[in-house]
Amino acid sequence: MVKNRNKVKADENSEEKILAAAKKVLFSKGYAGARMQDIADEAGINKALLHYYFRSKEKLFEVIFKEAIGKLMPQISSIFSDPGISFNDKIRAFCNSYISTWMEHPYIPMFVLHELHSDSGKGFLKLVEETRFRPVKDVLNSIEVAVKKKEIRKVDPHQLFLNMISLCMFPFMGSPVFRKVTGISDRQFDNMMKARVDEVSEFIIESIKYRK
Amino acid sequence: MVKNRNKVKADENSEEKILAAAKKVLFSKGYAGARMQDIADEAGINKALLHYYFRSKEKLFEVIFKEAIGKLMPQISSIFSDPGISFNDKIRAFCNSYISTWMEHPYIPMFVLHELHSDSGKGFLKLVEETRFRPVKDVLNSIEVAVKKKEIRKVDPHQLFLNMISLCMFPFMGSPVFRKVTGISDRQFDNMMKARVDEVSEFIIESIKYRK
DNA sequence: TCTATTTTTAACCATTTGGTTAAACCATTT
DNA sequence: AAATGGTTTAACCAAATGGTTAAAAATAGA
Repeated sequence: MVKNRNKVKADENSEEKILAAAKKVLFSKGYAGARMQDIADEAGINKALLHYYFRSKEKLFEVIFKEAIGKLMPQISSIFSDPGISFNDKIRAFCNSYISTWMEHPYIPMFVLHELHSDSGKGFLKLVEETRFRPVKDVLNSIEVAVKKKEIRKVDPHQLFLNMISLCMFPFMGSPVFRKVTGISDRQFDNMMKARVDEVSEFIIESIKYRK
Repeated sequence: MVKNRNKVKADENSEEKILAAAKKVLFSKGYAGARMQDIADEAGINKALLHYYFRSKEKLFEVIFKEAIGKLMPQISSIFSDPGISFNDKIRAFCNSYISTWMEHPYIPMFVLHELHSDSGKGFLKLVEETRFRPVKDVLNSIEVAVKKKEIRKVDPHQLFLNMISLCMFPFMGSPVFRKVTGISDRQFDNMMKARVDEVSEFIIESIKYRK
């Protein structure tokens, strides 16, 4: 009678169930804090099955980590290298794409950045290299061009790039503290993030406007 | 002959040695990733001595975590509630104080925020409550006043506050990735952070200027 | 110097944790 | 229905880990 009592969709196969469960546990606890047993429980299967599908904790982690890293850079390289789009619109596209991604996957920023931060010798940082990061060069280049064409005021491309990422990404890493110190509810925070797409775009655009 | 071969100052007493070692290990690995043996090794003492001075891992963690939390809010509440200081100067004071703090303790943002993020049931979030967070109210209030007095353009206080924190704090959490994707050296990054104090201040001030 | 107290250590202990194994289960083919 | 091959499980195992204990070493007090 009670058939679908597991925490994951019943029609998923075991591998999918494991991946979904592993994401949930790893995203919230991190590699060191995650327990294989917790993942098995979450997936509603036996622990040995984890090792049947993914040899080890590290291997399982790697699969999920690689996918998460893939979301680090927004899929908008084409936009930034397109000379037909105004710089302001590029900023808007960036913020929109980036913040939307984190609204869908709010745990990924903390997960990825924490693992890379505490990566002592484990060499996960090299996985970052493997990921294509041409987009970064495109963005930096695009900023430089915009400055030269006096489309925006003079700024250090690296600093502006860091500002863009900070404004879009940080809120999802600091949300527990921010919610606590401001006392806002989950709903309010969610609304803030929705508003933030435009808010941040305009905040940046307003700041880098070229004024004669 | 070889007397001072430990990684910590020799003239420190054991308790201080342990605290210094625990900070180093905990800050870089996080609670779940830290090993009591690693802390003991780092301090150059026996593992049992850890438990002699601090009953348990959790207790030791709590001491260090509380101190770290204390640095979360800059010690500038007086500045923000002082009506004699221009809003722009308040921004400058905030960025200066905040970024300087993280340059001295670059591991704290990731450490504190990660623990609070993955705080499921452990109740470390309640330690945030115990810390005085009146400063937050002062900042939010100060923003509201500045908007009303048309000292700055109309902004959502919460969003601006979040922008300020994001711009100052994020770089120290994302530094490994940022360094990797941009290819800049440790020295360059350090210089960037030094420049960032003014860079971020002006970035914000420029964005929220009241323009008739 | 002898005693009492505090500090430090080596050796253990119990539990947790990632991982393995051999058997059971199940679906498909013959 | 029997054989086959992939899937799942219960029971184990060895190493790691947080924590304890009893004794040794150092320190202070008389």
